[in-house]
Amino acid sequence: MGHSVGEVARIAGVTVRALHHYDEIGLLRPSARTPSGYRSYDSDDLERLHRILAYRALGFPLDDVAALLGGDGGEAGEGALGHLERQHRLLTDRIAVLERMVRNLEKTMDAHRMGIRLDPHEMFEVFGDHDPTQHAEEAERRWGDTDAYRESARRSSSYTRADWERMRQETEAVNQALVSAMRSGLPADSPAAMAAAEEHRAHLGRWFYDCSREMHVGLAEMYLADPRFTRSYEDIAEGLARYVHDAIVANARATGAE
Amino acid sequence: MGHSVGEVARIAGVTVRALHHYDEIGLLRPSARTPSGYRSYDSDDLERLHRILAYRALGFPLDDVAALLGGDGGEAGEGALGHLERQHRLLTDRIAVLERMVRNLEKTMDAHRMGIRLDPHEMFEVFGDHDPTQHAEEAERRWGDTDAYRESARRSSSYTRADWERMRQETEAVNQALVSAMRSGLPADSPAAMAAAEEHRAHLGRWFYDCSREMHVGLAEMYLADPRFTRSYEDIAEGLARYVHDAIVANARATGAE
DNA sequence: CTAGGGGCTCACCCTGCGTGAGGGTCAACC
DNA sequence: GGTTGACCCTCACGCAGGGTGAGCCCCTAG
Repeated sequence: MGHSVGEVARIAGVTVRALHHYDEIGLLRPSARTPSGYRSYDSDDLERLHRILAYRALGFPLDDVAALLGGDGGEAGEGALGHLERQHRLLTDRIAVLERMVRNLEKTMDAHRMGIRLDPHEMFEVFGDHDPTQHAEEAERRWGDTDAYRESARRSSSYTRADWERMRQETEAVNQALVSAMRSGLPADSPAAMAAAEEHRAHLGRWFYDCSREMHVGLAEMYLADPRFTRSYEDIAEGLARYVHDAIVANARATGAE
Repeated sequence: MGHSVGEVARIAGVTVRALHHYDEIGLLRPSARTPSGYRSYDSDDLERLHRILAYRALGFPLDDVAALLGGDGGEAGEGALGHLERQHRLLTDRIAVLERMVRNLEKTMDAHRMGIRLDPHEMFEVFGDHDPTQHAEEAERRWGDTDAYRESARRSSSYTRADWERMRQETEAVNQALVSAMRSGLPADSPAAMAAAEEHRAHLGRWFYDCSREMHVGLAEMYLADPRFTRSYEDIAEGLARYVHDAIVANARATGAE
């Protein structure tokens, strides 16, 4: 009923060493050992391995794969279809990214054939900076396929470097307004702070996705809960993450109340 | 006229550390240093970096990128269009692979919804085993876009595991014929050896691409020249690579002569 | 003349395995 | 019952491609 490492390796097209490794890090522990210590994989293990390889092929680090699959193969997972659908989304997203790269390449080739030299900054538009992808997959992991995420991805995918630059500057301005409100000692529910929060919401609307007050509050909570968001605010000024959160909440409450 | 590391990093969307690394390994040495030792990148350097990132994004190891770009940015390269076209091919190939994965996933999902459980072996058909891609990119690097390569890629892309298995067995049979001819002490231009060589050619024709005698000889030379091919034959039996080569050549000569 | 925002060179850390070394296990054949 | 060969086991080091300091120089602005 159980397969040995070598068999599994042959079936799945991975090396024995990889299977040892997955066992070591707890990603895939064979459900049994023979009396002599040989690993013995049953068909549930094979299914889990299949998923592992699928996510791995999509470029996920093994830690994340472990998180996605849930602890030790038992129950914590989310059903086969869930995984299949997620993988499907990730794949089609990735195809879309590559297709954008192809189009960009074709544009570049045309330009080149016309003898037009590209300005060095333009060159880096899409190619190379594949961080967007990575970020997209991060986002996917956290936010699943919400409408907001999809809209944001769709919109931002067509931004050029110049757009990003303008966006960045606008972001900075928005943040500055919040910082100066905080530095001036104004409470988070002061009109100035709330105005800045509202400006923040509008900014999101302009660049990424239409952000209702409710969603805005959700986002604010994430600013406190997710260390990466928290850090990016705390790096600007200490206490800013909390302040932004409070200002957003106050603003949502005020506009909701009247 | 020159950009500093930090500037280049910002423009290209990579970290300063990565640029240091590329300098260290000789992949991208800035064309100059300031008197105080600062790296200074000119626009040729930026262009090279752009290509590096393009290939890196396609998953090439940095060593290979270096080989593709030729020594130290000078002259050895192959012109901008060449790179653009190669990247274009690689991208579209990769898209094709991903699309196959998507189709496979959809099939799996359908099967699952119908309540059909997949046999564990079937599961691993495409997903996970992304070696084919890797091999394809290897092949691409060596053989460029010959017709034979494209045909082979096109055909083999539709093979299932069962096909691969049958193919493998056939390969083994062909090899066995060659080995036993060699072991029996028959010279490489004996009828038996030549027949085995001809069988080898037919085998390629059945599974991969139509292989003329001329191409067959070219392939034979590669069996001696490329250590990976050589090894795979030498692993079967010592001297086999040479023997196969000679048999193929003899066979080509004989059929060509009469 | 001093603070800060770079830049420089070590140098160690991390992931995802590859690749032995040194040694048990198991089925088969003698 | 002994040997052989294919597998299996557990260390344990190595490698790519950087991340992340540490400790120190440089350079411009106030």
